[in-house]
Amino acid sequence: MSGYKIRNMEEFAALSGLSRPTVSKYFNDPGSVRPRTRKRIEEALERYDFRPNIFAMNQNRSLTKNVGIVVPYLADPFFAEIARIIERRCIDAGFSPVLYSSHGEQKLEVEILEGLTALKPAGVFLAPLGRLSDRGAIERFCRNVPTVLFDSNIEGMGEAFVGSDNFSFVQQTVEYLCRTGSPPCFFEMRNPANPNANKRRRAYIRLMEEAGLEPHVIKVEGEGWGFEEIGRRGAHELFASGGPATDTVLCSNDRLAIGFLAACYERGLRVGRGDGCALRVASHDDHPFSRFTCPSLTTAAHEYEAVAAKCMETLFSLIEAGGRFENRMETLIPARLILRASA
Amino acid sequence: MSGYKIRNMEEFAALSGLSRPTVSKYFNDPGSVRPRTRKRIEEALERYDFRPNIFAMNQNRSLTKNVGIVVPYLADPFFAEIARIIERRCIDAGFSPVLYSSHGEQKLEVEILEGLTALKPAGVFLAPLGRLSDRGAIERFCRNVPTVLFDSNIEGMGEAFVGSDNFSFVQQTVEYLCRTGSPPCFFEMRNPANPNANKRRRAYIRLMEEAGLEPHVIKVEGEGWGFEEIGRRGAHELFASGGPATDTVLCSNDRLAIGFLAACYERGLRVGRGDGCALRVASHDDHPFSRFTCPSLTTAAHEYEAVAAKCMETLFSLIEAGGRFENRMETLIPARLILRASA
DNA sequence: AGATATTTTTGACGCGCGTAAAGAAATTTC
DNA sequence: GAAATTTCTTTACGCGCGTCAAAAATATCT
Repeated sequence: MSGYKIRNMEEFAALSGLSRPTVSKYFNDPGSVRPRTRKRIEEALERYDFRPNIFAMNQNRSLTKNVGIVVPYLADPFFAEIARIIERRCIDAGFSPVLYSSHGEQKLEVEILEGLTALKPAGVFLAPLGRLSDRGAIERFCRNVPTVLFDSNIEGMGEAFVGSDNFSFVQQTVEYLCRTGSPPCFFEMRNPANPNANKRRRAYIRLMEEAGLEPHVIKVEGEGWGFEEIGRRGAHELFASGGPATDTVLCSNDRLAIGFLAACYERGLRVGRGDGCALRVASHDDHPFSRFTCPSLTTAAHEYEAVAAKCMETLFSLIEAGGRFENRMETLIPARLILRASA
Repeated sequence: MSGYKIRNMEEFAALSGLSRPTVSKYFNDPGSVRPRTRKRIEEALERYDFRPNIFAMNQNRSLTKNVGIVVPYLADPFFAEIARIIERRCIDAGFSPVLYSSHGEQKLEVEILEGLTALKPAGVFLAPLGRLSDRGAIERFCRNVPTVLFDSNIEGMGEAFVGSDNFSFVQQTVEYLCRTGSPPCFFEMRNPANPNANKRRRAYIRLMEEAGLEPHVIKVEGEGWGFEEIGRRGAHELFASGGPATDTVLCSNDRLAIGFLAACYERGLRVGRGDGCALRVASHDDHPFSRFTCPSLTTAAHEYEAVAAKCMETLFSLIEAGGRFENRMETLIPARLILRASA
């Protein structure tokens, strides 16, 4: 590679022995020029290492190759994981993904969406905060930018939603727990920000009632994103005031369960399904760390890859369709039960 | 806010009763126009909701307000956490942070740096892959973009490095462990990608020798970013072949320790410092989950906020200095020992 | 009030590229 | 080998804003 620095496409075109419009055409779609021309450009590219100016490119295009990925809280490994997979797939598909975290704050989510609009993205994957989201701001955003919601559904927002089928999650854990021992209580936060939590509680209650069993919902106090600590404290309070109604606890999500297990350990309560175990604990999400809890956590797993694949597929067809679907598309992906030691 | 959509700054300036250059001046520095003029612009801003076109703005500026944050693996909660704090501070300082994860791959790290160059960022925070990094590519990048390395130091690269003082980390854990029980073995990966691991091993050996004790380094096999699983498997192999030389194990980092603790639990080995405990385990990093392990993990903590603050401060002075320091600046921040139940 | 300093306006050019039209050149077709 | 087709070149304009110089307007000071 020559050390010479090229200033612009004009200069690069001259060095390739071609005209600028032809080179411009190549960069927009390498397949749109004659093979021999393409080869000449790519040879020059090897020699001179030129890249068209992104800002100038995007300025004159109504649509860019940018794709936004917005999650509510990136320090939550669940979102880090799903974002990682989606990001990877965007890159492989030739897009420029830009990753944002709302850090759990409404104001930041709104600002991110506003800033994202200015990037004229081809599309956006948005996992909204949920209860804390500014519905007006999200609606406004979705009108301007082709958006696929994921993880948390907000009725009517965006052209599509891809997420997990919460009913399937709870159905599998409840069915398994009832079949192999006493029916579970349900352990959750009192005011969950994430709408999935509500769906899971309702699924639990419905499934218990359908089985002729009495549902027990344990609600613990706590705000914010420190779920493990909320679960830990809640568990201690629960045990201090007599403990759960049965010896089986189903947590709304793995992060609460991680805290719950920590509290059990601190109290010397052995968790698991064998002899000498005081109680069973199961949960939902298959958090990346749930196989390293003590004991390892029985949980209903998200199909991370399947969710990511469906997200991509949905956004592509949305872009093809010009940014609008006739009917809002909802895809719910069922869970996969993972049996480990805790239940 | 009026529903009318403004096309460009020209139009917005006209609606504010001002000229475009004045408005342009305002957007570059709101304090550079007369207070009354500023008020007029901001009132118009309330009414019409105009934002200058990012692409056009950046095209004509030699330097943007973009700041890149590159971490080796965002699904690692340690990096998610440090990235979160840095990102937050960038936003508060009026910059536009863009977050990238190398996903543990050299090729991706190089591509990110190349793409980042095109964004003409005011500066970049780079936590390199370490051993897997393409040194040539990073060097080239650092020549073009004011870069502050963090977490992993690579000698001579970038204008500055901000990280944790590995010697201080190990010093504190070793001192504590030796003072309160038998001296520790050191548990680590055989081929760590991250240079901090090597510094920690050397610190351990040196500290043990200085104390007249024999160092024992246990090296476990494993590649990639699944540290917990590597630690878990390594621990099982260790116990299967006779166990550690002493009843105290110091892990190179918390993620290995999380796996180690999982293995101990699976083997029915009680960890902690009380009676009836088979061994003590300590570690380094204060991983966000280390307080929820069973037992909770005694560890040397990064001063996350201090590291982030120093990163910001360093980059600011680097930008002020025109992107070059006379001498490469290295800041090492000492650890804070956190005593929990595991040792 | 007049002189001086500061701020704003006017007008103009440039950034690097997208894109369109018309003609030239190369390629394919019969 | 000529006609039809495809591809490329030339020329030119536009995108939205940064930035500069000179002139005009406004504010500050004595």
